[in-house]
Amino acid sequence: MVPEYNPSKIEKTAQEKWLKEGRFKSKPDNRQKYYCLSMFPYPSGKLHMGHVRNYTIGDVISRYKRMNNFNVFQPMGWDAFGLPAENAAIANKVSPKDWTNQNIEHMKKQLISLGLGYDWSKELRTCEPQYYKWEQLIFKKFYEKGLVYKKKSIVNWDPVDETVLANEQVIDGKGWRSGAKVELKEIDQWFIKITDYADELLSSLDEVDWPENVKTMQKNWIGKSHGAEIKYQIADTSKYLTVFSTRPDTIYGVSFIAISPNHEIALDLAEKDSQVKNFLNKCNETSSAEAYMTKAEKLGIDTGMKAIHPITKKNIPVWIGNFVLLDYGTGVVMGVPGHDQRDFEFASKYNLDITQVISLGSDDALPITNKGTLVNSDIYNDLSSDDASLKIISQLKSDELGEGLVQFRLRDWGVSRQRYWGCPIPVIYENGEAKLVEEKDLPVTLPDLPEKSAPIPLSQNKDFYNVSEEIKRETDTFDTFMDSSWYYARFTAADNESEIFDENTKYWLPVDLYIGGIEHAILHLLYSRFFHKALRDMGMVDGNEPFKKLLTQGMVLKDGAKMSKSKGNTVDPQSYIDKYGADTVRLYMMFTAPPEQSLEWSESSVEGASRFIKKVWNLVIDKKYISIDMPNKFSKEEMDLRRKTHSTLKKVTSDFESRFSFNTAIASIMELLNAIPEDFKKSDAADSKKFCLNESITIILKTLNPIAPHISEFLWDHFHQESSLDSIESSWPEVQENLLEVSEFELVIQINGKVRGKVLADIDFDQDKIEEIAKKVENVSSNLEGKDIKKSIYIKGKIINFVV
RNA sequence: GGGGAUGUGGUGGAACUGGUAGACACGCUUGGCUUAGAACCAAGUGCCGCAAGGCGUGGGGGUUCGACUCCCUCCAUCCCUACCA
Repeated sequence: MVPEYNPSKIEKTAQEKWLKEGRFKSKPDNRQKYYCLSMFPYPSGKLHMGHVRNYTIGDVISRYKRMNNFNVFQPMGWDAFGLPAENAAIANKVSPKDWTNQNIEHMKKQLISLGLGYDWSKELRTCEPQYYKWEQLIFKKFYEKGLVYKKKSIVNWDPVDETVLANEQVIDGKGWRSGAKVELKEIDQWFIKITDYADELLSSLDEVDWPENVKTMQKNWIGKSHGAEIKYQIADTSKYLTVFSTRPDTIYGVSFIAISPNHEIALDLAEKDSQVKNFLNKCNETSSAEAYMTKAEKLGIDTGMKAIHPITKKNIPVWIGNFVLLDYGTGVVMGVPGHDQRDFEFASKYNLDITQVISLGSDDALPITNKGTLVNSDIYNDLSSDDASLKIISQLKSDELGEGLVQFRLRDWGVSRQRYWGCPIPVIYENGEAKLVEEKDLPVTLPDLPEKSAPIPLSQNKDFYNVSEEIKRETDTFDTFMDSSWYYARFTAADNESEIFDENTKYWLPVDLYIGGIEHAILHLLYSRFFHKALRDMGMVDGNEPFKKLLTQGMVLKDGAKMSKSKGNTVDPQSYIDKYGADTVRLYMMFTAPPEQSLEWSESSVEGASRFIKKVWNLVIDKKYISIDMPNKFSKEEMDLRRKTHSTLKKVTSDFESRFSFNTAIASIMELLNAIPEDFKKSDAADSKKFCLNESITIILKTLNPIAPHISEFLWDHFHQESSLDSIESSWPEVQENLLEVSEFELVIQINGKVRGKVLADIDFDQDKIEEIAKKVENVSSNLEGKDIKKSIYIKGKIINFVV
């Protein structure tokens, strides 16, 4: 009687064994190191499909590397501060801390039940003082290095709840809980000068092995542009409006100046003019999210002020425009409706002049946003855009009305949050003057909440902020991106309580492979890269970049949309683990789509993965390995199987090694399994057949081990029970190249690019011989009859094409 | 609005370097096994057509002996857009 496949039993046994023997604990040794990191999760309650996919990819690669004799470090931790814990606290009257820790305990069990090989001795939680103590220290060092400052900045303000809202909490311009119209409000906040590193963040992208699309997104985000700062004098005053423009060549086409509603001048004007005031109020009824602002209808109001064009000296109107961002450039733009889409729409709406100053030579329908040749530009006519820009900048410079300038789109990083569940910013105010908390007084610990209390912001917690009559604490907490910007480095010394980093940090960094969702392609990765560079400059880590190679996995979709609670289209992985076992879920995840692509969840495909696992089980479970000497001769059938076995191994190895293409690797293992003839599996099969079968079983189990580690290790041990072979993960098998050579191939015969026939041909035949046998093929000869062959193209070992 | 992707059978996907489009799987159809079902096994399955044959990789155009692959253009969907993580 063949024992039935019982995944829950063999998986649990294997997982307990791995934990007990500490199989995934890593320490430096003389092998080549491989630090494989998957983005740590926010502990939202239970694992979702995106986590399962992400962590399976990381584990498959880690196990593969381990079989290839790498010293692998694969840690896991928790991005434990954040908004959802506060929401849960309000909804369920549990403290954010308890809620978070309970979630972590549950999710950790789930990770273990998926068979993920983490070094749990380095686990970390960002909400614990032993983690954020070091974050506060880093902030202090940033401050001492001049990378930290305070300035006013705009937030979403809910006037009913009297709280700051995240962009996510603003729905259609209204607060999600109160439903009140959200207002923009300026408050004092801490900023980190990431822009000091803008140039290096851009240039050192060349040093990393990252997907081109991610590099492009980062480049565009940083947005280095060459342009000019141009000063427009305000008529009848001695004041100037300074604009930044990337297109000084279009300066003769300026027909208005637009300033941000939050610009000083606009605010001053509102004091005197009620119409302007009303307009500004209207502009402030919006979300601060860029996507929201720029999609909103373009609105403007004429201030009545005039600005003097720096070259033509004509008066041009000054408007306030809701599309002008205060934080980008100078908060003032010059409107060139002929050559900018947005300005064109604005000018059309408010009947402002539209002048063409750039020509492409033909089809001059405005707006023309490309560069071209100047027209209507006085002495600059007929120059190219680039030449004209240089000359115009030099004229402005000699008139002291402007200069050439490099501008970045990247803005400094606002790290203040007015929330409870975050890392306290380690600052005290002594008689109003900000000072960083002394190192010996760190950490500044987040106070616990009273039993069953809703989150109380630190600004309402007198015991916390009131140190003495003169000394008050900062009550903002850090953006949670701070927490996740350096955890990759802390993992290497996570159990070291006396130092932030140690000699292990030097050994393990940089991360050799970082795996995570494509949605983090810009912000998280940019902040981490900045942190690494700043830490490097303080002598705390080595190297310029934290993540050598990056693998961005696609989203897990259901019905074409990202799985999310808010959309109500989530699928709980746990039920599938319970029903089919972790190996099946892992196999399904790897088989259904290549890692970079989005994965559309399909209920029924899981069945297929399960079926394959059972087939492997049924193949091996009733057999025991018997040592057989290699036979002198093999039959054709035996040779075919050996060739298939080794070509599969070659395919799987290259799929793992060069392109992380697990779906095709699995497909070829399935092919191999299907290719084993029935009579090879019989207990009374000839020794030569058993030899070939041994070889196939070995390759199937070994190549499957990174993907489905429980069943393959179980079957391996079971198969070798009576022999004394090494453990399954001791090595990755080697391809026997000599078995792959073939003397014959199937020649495809085309006429004018259409397939007309196929015939077996010798690989060594020359083109004449190939043509000769190709013309003899029935369907080919009939199709060639009465036609002139103009040309024939032969691609060796593949195809011949007759052009008639 | 800006930036980045994706688009191939009924479905997920394969075709890696311009060389047989649809590997591998799901689903479906037929048959076997079974009292019946599940499971399992075997065969078939891009579309139109009785067939010969023709058509076919989001739409349109181009380069090439040959295009899913390269170029131009249009369309649709998804992700990010600085306070979700």
